[in-house]
Amino acid sequence: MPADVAPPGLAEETANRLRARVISGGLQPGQRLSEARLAADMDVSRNTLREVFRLLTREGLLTHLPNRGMSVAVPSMASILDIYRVRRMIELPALEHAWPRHTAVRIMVQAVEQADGCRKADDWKGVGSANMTFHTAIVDLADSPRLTTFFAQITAELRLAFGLLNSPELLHSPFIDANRKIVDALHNDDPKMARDLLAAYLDQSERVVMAAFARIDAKS
Amino acid sequence: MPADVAPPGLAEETANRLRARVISGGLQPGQRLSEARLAADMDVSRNTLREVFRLLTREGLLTHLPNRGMSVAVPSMASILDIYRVRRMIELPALEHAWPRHTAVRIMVQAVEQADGCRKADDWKGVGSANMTFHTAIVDLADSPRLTTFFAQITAELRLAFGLLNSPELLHSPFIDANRKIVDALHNDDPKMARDLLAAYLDQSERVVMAAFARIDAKS
DNA sequence: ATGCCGTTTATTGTTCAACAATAATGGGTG
DNA sequence: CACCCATTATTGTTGAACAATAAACGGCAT
Repeated sequence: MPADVAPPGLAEETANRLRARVISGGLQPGQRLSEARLAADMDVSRNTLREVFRLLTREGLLTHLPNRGMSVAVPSMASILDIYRVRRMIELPALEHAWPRHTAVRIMVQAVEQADGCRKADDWKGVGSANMTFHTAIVDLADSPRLTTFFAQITAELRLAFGLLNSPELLHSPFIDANRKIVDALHNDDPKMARDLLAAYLDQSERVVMAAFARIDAKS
Repeated sequence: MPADVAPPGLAEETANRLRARVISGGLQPGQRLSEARLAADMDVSRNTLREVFRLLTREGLLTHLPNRGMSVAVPSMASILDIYRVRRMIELPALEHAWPRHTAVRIMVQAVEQADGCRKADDWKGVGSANMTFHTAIVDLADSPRLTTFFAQITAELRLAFGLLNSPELLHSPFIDANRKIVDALHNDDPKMARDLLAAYLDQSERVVMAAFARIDAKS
């Protein structure tokens, strides 16, 4: 009965599949994407794949050089810096002015627990994933559809950058407790404290990512 | 010599043309867009038009009902509310933390002058346009490419909504002087004052737009 | 006349094949 | 070894074709 969800259409579905392949590292940054080959690979026509390309280009996951085809975007230090600036601008006010009994708070709690479980199982990829849903939930606190979709893009780009970094443990491990403290502050009706905790988290996370990135950049 | 700008490609160019037609009111909100007819109208193939559709759908200017085609998006009160919330979140910090000698400040000055000229010529459409470039310049103060492109979308959606409102004079006239005061505050090295002026502007503008919108909504 | 059901028609969704335009490739030549 | 030109591969764009779905139409019973 709740099947009033329209079938997504082939292009959307293919976009999801390709997006997953990109942010999971199945396709490496900078790699060129041949239309003919990729179309065959994903079992769609070249035209449909082209529509998908437009979508993912808008999301910042692919770059388009005219007459030279599409490539997976290569994150730069500037892009990481920009992404963290945007995160601060969006996440901090969303958390500070949050309604403490918002639905998204429950999702934040679940995300913390899931991250904890993944850490116990040494599943660092899962930890990173849970961390992302945690921050997505923070943005959902603002109840702004435009911010939500915008942040989804930012998240995808960030995961693409994370794909370059090969130390997920160092990347995500220290932040599970930080997230838990943020949730606790929300439950204690202290959004100002939650905001400060999140600000500290973002500073530290940005530093770690930038450091790891600098190491990579030096090698190439 | 500065011709290292790549030719935009037919799809991008067509997207610009169609976007212009939508936000200028040449196509009314809610109107269905037949692929065959519009493709002939814009002298592109149906496949190319489809790529354009994907672009503009992501921008929030078109809506897609599966198997029922594309239509021009119809702005709702909720969307207007959301847009102004996002504008506050983006524009206020950008202005408050602006570097007073940023390049974009010059553009703001030019926009104010142009708006003034258009008002003298009773060109209210031009006034609205200049107002938009003024606020786009405010966002450019933040030097964040992601915020800039995001705000461009917001701007397009807002212009679409303005298209429904038939009183551009009432809509834009009182705000030219407000913009000038904001620039003056920036030149006086008082970004805090500029921020407060902008906040007041946004409050008033939102109220006017919502009121006009409520009148329209009641009629239908 | 009116409400319902099957058929017809138009539109969308998707693919394929073709061709021009552009960029990469490779080989010969000075 | 550098340069120029022909060859080749890839992208950019179009047109036609067909299945699938939704809209429009018309007959039929009440």
